[in-house]
Amino acid sequence: MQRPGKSTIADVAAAAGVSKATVSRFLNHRERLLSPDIATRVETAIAALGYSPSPMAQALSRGRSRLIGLIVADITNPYSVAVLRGAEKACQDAGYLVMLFNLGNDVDREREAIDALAGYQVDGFILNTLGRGAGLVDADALHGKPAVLVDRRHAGMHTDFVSLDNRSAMRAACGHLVDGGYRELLYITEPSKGVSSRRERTAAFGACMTAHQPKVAGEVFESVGDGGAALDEALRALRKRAMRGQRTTSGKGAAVIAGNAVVTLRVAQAMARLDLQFGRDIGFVGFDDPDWASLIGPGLSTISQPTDEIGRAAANCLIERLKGLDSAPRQLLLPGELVVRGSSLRVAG
Amino acid sequence: MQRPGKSTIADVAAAAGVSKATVSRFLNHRERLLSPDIATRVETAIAALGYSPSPMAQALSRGRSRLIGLIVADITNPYSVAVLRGAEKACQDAGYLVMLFNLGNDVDREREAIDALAGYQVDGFILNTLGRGAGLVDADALHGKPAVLVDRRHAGMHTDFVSLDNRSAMRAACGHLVDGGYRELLYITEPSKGVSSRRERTAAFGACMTAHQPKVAGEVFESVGDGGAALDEALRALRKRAMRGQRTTSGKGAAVIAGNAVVTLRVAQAMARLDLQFGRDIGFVGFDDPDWASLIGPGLSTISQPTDEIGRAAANCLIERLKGLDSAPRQLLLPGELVVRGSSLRVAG
DNA sequence: TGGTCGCCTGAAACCGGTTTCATACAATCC
DNA sequence: GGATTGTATGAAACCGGTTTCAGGCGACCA
Repeated sequence: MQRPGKSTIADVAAAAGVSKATVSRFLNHRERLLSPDIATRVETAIAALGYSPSPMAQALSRGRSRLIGLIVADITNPYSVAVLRGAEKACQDAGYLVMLFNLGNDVDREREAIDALAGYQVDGFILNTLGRGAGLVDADALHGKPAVLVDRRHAGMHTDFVSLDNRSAMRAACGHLVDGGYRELLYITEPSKGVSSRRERTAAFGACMTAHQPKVAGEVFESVGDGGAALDEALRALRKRAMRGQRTTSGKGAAVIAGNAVVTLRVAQAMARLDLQFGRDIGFVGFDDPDWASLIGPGLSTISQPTDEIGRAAANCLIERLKGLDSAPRQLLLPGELVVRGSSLRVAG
Repeated sequence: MQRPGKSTIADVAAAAGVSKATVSRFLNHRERLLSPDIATRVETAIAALGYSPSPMAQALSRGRSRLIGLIVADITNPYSVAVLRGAEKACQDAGYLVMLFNLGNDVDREREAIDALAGYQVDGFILNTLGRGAGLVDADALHGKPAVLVDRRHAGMHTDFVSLDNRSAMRAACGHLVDGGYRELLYITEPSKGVSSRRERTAAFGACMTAHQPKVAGEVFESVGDGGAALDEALRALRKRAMRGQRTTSGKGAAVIAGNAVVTLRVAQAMARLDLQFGRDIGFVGFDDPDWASLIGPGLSTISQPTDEIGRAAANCLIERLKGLDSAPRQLLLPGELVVRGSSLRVAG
């Protein structure tokens, strides 16, 4: 038994005393079109040589590769990894292999990434990218191959799109906090410039605040990477607003909603710096449910995203397209789950 | 200007009025062997058509692909991701693309992964796998391609190997705790069966304990996924041992060393269940430095691994081999860094 | 000025498959 | 029994490149 990949279709053909075409037919159309005698001979030869066809050569001649290109804005983002994992699983189940390209948050490499993957004849793309900057991808940069967008839409690309249902999730978060008696809410997000999911969450937050007016007041803070000084200030201001005219520790009840896990981390650091405690001093709900959320203070309440399903759904969308589905672009908005922990249970008030 | 990948070398040849061979020569040997006149014509044609060669076709005819296969035991492990990131960066710098295969902790898929990647003509492998189970990889499963092992050695594979210097790191952890007055140490690890890095750390812990005898007592606990009951019991027993014949809260000073970030998480959960506090009740140092380490209790002391450099070093090792380096297998042990936080600063004693 | 030598270029084979086209042979029809 | 249909197979072209091989042409030498 040789190592796989060593022997070629020509070897098999020679061993079986047939032509390459016959071997190819045996592999592709399996039983049809072959006399039993020949089929057995080919089968035997294949087994004897431990032959398996070269995906590269197949890709070259067929024009498709059973390869799916997955482009990720930042592989260090646990969200991306979780989605990647789901997508990969679905791809493998369907017999596809995933080629990963990580942009490392470098906006300008988006086009480069697509070209590189297209060069390897990937059959389609799963994109979780920034969607802005010099490398902005327009529909026809994709070399005519189908694509699915995850979490972030691109202006001017009408392809399938899979993401968390941001509106409902934000409503759940706000509703939970308001029900808990919190009246001064602060939504903290990374700069939403150009990132659709951030814009949507911010907009949804605004809508919720409008709905709860005038009982509840809301504010938005775009966190910046300045070491946290601005964030500290924002939190202090939040408390001050909440205390106005109140006597209890938490006043009208101040609470923060964090736009993703990175923000959650920054907020937790700021809280530690300011010597404030979650739940007691400031209520908290964060998007994303990292595994350490239960360990911070009294436990952080979160909106858990169905990342695995998002990835799986994205992959399946794409695979359906590869099978020829030609409907209008679809949108899959998957529901998040509110995980209640100590940080949003109001102690005083 | 066409979309890249659309036009072929034949198109360029026709446009420039030369043969395919000439175009190929222009691309590969660049300036040499070509008359200036022809070179300009080819260059112009390439620019005009927006031509770029198909990596697939190149891989097929050359036998090498500028593709590196990266196999990871479990992509949800942040350590793997961090290494992956470093490796990917180095590969991209050297003009290689990374094809990722995630085993999802399924031991038996290791062989499958290698065959799949080999089918796409990857030039070499970076392996961070389990190294056991049915898919156990022996040297010649690699189809003669070079490989680098990361973090985990495989018995019977003598290839380059890159990892944390586990012995020194463990010495640093133990030394730090002993200096801090801790006398009862418990090393908690995931089952070390078959995973070399875990075995090495356990062995190093044993050696440290021997070195500090009889002043310090050490114990090893292999954490199991039973929901934490056994772990809770182990921590209780640790405290009891430390209290024996002492009056202070922490007795002789009990401390835990966690073998990796997963264990750190489990220990933190157990501490919360038992209502114990890091630093005050039990000292703590953990391998791996997740970004939430500073947020748990008084901050968790850790051994930070140079994951980025490990990945980069692994990739560079491999790339050197691809360039023809043919020395004996090398070992790169990179130093960890002890990050001291509140969990290992003894309050009482 | 004729014979080497060397440089540049094109034709063709090759990488490992798929697919079209043509053919040989058996079976069916008139 | 000869023409027609159908089926099973092989030869060859093709996918998009690289590389070998051979030849054309100018320069150098005698």
